[in-house]
Amino acid sequence: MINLDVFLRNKGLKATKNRIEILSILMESESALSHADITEKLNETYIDKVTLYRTLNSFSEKNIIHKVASEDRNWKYAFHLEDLDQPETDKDHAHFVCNSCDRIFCFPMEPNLKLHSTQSAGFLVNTKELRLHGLCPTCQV
Amino acid sequence: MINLDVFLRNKGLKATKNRIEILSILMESESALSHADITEKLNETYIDKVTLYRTLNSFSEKNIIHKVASEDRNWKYAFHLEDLDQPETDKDHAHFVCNSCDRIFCFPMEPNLKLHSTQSAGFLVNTKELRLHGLCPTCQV
DNA sequence: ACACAATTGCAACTGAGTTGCACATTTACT
DNA sequence: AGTAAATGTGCAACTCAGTTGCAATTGTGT
Repeated sequence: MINLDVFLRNKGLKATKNRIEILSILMESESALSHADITEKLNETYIDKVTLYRTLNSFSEKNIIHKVASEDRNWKYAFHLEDLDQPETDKDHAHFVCNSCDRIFCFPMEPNLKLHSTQSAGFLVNTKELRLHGLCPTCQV
Repeated sequence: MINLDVFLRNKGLKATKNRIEILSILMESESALSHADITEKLNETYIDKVTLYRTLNSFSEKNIIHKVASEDRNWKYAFHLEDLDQPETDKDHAHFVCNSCDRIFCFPMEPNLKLHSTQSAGFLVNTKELRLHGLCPTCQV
């Protein structure tokens, strides 16, 4: 188990009770979580909604979590264990986006994914994201 | 040149002046357009903002255009020429998302893209979208 | 030309996410 | 441990893309 207190301080963030709580929730989740999802999981702990937004943005800016644009116009936030190894790089990701419940699940990116270099001429590619749209296990009736 | 009047009626939509104007704008654009982008290009023609939203949603439901979730929380709408050939299928797409100006450019999807079947076990994949994040030609200083 | 269904415009609303500001907490330093 | 500066927190008010309800208008098949 990683020491979240030290972890946050190494990232240049103060290790507050709120942040440790929020980070724990993100680390335990299978899928990316929305602001509302996290609020729900915080049921007993009260954290102001603005604080939660600001915390998630801080985490995202420090590359602790990923902020993913979702099809329901809500941001989804996800912690990636494998990023602990290479925290400095913007790592490529694969996301499964459920058409029914809008949940987003993260997978490590296929490493040997080759790009069509012709069409992307002139474009400077930084990160590759493979988005799979369909039905998650729960939503397949 | 395709007859937009007939095209729209074949899709089960009434061929109104508004719709033809909006569709023309979408067909002429290199990149996916937001509601605001289209409003700007409509400068002389006044179309109510709600009508524009409803038109874009109709087009999207009839698979005439694609509605893409963007990182700036605005929907982007794109017409794909190649979809005219296979209008019934949900076709796979590649999108280049500019980190600076948030514009989205569409490319045909690499056909031989193979998936990591292990991780996606239990997930029913319908459409694949390859998202490339980086800097578009205009934003590279 | 007519009638009906689909489309349009307006006003008011929704809801995720943000901003400003005063107060509280962490942390680095002595 | 004690303290000051920096950082984080909570509240209220705000922003802005997108939606809803409804009455008036327009397109289309007959």
